[in-house]
Amino acid sequence: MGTHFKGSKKEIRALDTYIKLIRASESLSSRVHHHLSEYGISSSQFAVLEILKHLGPQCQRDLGNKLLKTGGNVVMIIDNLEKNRLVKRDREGKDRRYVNIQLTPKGRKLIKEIFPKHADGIVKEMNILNKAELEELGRLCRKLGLQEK
Amino acid sequence: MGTHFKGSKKEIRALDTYIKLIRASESLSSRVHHHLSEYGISSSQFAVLEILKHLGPQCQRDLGNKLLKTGGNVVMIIDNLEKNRLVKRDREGKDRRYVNIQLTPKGRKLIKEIFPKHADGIVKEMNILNKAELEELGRLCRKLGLQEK
DNA sequence: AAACAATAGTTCAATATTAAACTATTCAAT
DNA sequence: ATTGAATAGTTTAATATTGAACTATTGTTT
Repeated sequence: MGTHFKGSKKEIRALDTYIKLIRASESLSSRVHHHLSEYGISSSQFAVLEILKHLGPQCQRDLGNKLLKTGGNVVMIIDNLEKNRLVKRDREGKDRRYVNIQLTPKGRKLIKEIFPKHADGIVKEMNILNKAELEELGRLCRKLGLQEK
Repeated sequence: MGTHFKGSKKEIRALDTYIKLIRASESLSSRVHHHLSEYGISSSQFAVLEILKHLGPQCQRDLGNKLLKTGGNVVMIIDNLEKNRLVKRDREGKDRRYVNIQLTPKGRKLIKEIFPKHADGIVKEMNILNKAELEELGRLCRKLGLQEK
């Protein structure tokens, strides 16, 4: 691998580690999400179902923040989930700007079925690393991810 | 944060670390690529220019392998780069199935201008971690990324 | 040489993704 | 109360992304 970048050792180390991080994340994520196609949902749709299952109904802004996705994107994802009757939009709060998104029974059933297999897949992938390694990886990732521009 | 998953400590640790890895990678990548919009190119287009600069002309299959992207996607990226005259397609080898992609002078000039700033951005982000941490992160990522399904 | 398999690239349909312009609603300030 | 700012969501245009069907070219088998 390597970066083919002509710079100081410090620069090369930073670039090299960056590439390893991005590629590990991408290939891991693609392996972990591969099984979703059997269920006819995308990984973004799965992510929404997972949030709704574990954190309860949410407005689209909150979903977007948790997914790190833009508002327009969330609209599209919810549109497609709604087409399949996996979630339901509801604009009935005091503040009528908010749209509350909640699982339908069909959506709840689906995520309940998929999630354990999904979690198993992640656990199998991650347990290539031992306890100390996982904890250290988590710490380093948090340090990198928390920076604000 | 946390996974809100009801499982054993080992499972929770695996899922928690997985999420931290994915999110660190996504937010890092989005910060690092943000400046590209000034130059009117996308991060995928940038990735192609970078490969061509550092590794020389490539066929689309090789580009796809390096980018971890599908063939159809590479076609689209090259189409858009070609529209802006940043790369050139060339089908003149012995084996006429292959299309050779190479930088135009305009493309070479652009990537030469952008790359140092891009590298600086990555170095600044990554150097929140010290030398030992970077090396350990690289090692852990390689271990995770190398698994084949 | 003809038939078939494999490979590189293209096209297509569906979904994702962003940024920017836009609508509707609520909040804040005078 | 009216005006203006802020907020939530929608729409649109452009690019990305995948998987599957497809074309063109090359390699293999008999």
